[in-house]
Amino acid sequence: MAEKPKLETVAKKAGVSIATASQVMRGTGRISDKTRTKVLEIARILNYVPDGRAASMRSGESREIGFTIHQIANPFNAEVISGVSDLLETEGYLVSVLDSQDDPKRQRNQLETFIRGSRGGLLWVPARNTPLSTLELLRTHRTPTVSFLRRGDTSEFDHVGIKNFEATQTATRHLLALEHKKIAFLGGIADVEVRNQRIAGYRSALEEHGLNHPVIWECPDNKLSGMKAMAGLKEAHPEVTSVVCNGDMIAIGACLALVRMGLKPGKDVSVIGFDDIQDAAVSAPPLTTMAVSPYNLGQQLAQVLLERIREPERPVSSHEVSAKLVVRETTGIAKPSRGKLPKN
Amino acid sequence: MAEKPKLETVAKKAGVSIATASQVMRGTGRISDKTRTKVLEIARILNYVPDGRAASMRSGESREIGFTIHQIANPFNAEVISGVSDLLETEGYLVSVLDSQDDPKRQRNQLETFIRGSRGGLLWVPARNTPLSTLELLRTHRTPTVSFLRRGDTSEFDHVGIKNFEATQTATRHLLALEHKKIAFLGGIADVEVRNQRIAGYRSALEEHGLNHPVIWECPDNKLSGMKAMAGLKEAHPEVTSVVCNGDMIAIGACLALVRMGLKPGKDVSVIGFDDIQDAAVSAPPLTTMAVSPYNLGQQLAQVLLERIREPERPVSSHEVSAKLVVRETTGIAKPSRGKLPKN
DNA sequence: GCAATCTGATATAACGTTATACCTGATGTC
DNA sequence: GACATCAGGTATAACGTTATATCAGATTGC
Repeated sequence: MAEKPKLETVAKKAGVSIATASQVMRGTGRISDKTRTKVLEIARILNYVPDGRAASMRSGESREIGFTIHQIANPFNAEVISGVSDLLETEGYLVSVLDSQDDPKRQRNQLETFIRGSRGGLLWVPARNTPLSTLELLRTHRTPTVSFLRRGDTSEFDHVGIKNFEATQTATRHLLALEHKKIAFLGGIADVEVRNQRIAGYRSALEEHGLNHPVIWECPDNKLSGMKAMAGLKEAHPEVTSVVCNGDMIAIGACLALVRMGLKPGKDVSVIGFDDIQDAAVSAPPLTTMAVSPYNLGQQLAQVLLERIREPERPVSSHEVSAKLVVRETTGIAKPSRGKLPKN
Repeated sequence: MAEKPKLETVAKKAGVSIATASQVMRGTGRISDKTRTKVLEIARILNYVPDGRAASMRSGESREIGFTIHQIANPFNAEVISGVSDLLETEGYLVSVLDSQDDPKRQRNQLETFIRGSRGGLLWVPARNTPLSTLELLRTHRTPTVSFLRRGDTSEFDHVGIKNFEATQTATRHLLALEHKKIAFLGGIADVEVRNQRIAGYRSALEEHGLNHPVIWECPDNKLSGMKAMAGLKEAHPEVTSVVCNGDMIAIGACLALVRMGLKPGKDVSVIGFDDIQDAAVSAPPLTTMAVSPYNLGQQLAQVLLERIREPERPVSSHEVSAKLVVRETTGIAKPSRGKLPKN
């Protein structure tokens, strides 16, 4: 029935000026208790909600945060999003999440929308092959921005990420300690910096043991792709006895594929994941993985953004968290090298 | 370096009035090719992005859509979100997704933020126990709104949902046809209308066969909970030979639990899921389920919202899609009723 | 008793767009 | 050549807030 109420409606009904009503709503200025309660009462009855566009335009502030990420439908990212949202919501902010599907065009579009709406802060996982013009865009509009996981070819933003090199080095060393000689790296797509760092860590551990023939296999980050990739990898490289994966989804998929081939993960072939998503522990068999605690990572990301918002001129900061090896049941001592060939 | 550019900056640099620059940006009015290209060129160089707050305030339009959902980190919902976003993005809209975690307070907060920002449209899965005041809020602000999955105790909004009663009826009949007599319903939390409808369908099929002792077991919608719940259910009701689940995640968890108990899904105990998420087909064993194609459902949801936006006065519509039984390997003929008891 | 102070409230100019109405000079019509 | 038409462009008032300055009375100080 009623038209959408504005401050003027409230003020008129309460018999005060718009200015007074505004002060009451924001809790500023000197207002008598009597008028205050009166105005609040009216506002409540009318379901008054201030127009954030007008407020933000005038005050230059916004409590909406934008977050573009490459894939929402991914348990690791989903947990990160929870961490980010929970922390920022308790601070009175609200996070809207967009899925760029790792497409730089789409991401550009989303960032422009955020800028158009003048969000109070931006979080992003730079899409693969993000062009310089997108960085330029962000630079021009100087919204507090923190990059996550990937730096996107620049160091001008605050950053929260993972010590990728160290992590895959640790993972690979774990397999080497179990006497594996033929270790493959499975997962990720070319040109993503995270993957390159991880491959470098993997290579470096191999080289420590004089192994100079890395086997590297691409694969998108989901279970089904992991299954297919593992099947392909095992066919092309039957000698491989263990696999360092670029993510738990891939690792879980890989284990499923091994089972289908009649091979036992952790006995015939060792598999190590990355992330430690919730499913990792309840997978069959439970997955050995490099744990990074996505929820906490999200909280840290949110924290860095808050600090940037509160102190815009502080020097750029960068935080890289370590992954921790969690040994479960998919890694085990290597079989003698004349191990079985895959059979269908 | 440069300040955030506004239309005035662009206009000044191009030597035209603000009005002209605005027309060019929006492609309206009569503008010569010469000035048009000139203005566009300047805008590009300056990285000009119009301020959506100002634009939307003046024009009364917004191409941002808000979507509150009870759980982002859920494959079914994630696929729905993809469907929604893909369709709306091709129509020039942008969808920001918020996770209410099924908490009505949180959802209220999120809806208020959407209203504050005057989104062009709203999608929501009413949180469990959503109070009337929230409906009132939505009503007052008359943003085009479509409810999804749950109606939230009202029929004043357009709605897209699932034929829940029919689906679980079909699922239960499938198990009955396989000669199961002890069929349990597993999953969901009390007070959610979707679950009640599904339980009703399940009951109705049982009653067709004169079975009047339903076994109903609560459980949140994730794999780990599904595991635990299945274990508890089997302990409390060892006679149960088959389970209709309230979601695939639960069903997959239930299968894992069965395997751990030494029981074979589809042979010792039949399990039927709901949703047909991508994992259902690659689970071990592949899951029999009631398929609803979340991606398409999302697209349909988006479509209904678009129609409402374009024609605000059209009568309220309601769409309920059917779920389709997909038989894979977790359902099979019932074992003779003196089947094994669970053993640890 | 008059200035100084304080309390509670208000008028008003922004914020950056867009829609409307209007203007100017050139071209066309008969 | 007088008038209508049109192309191309501009001035200006909104949109709903908030920040700043200001105001009218009441109270205080001495």
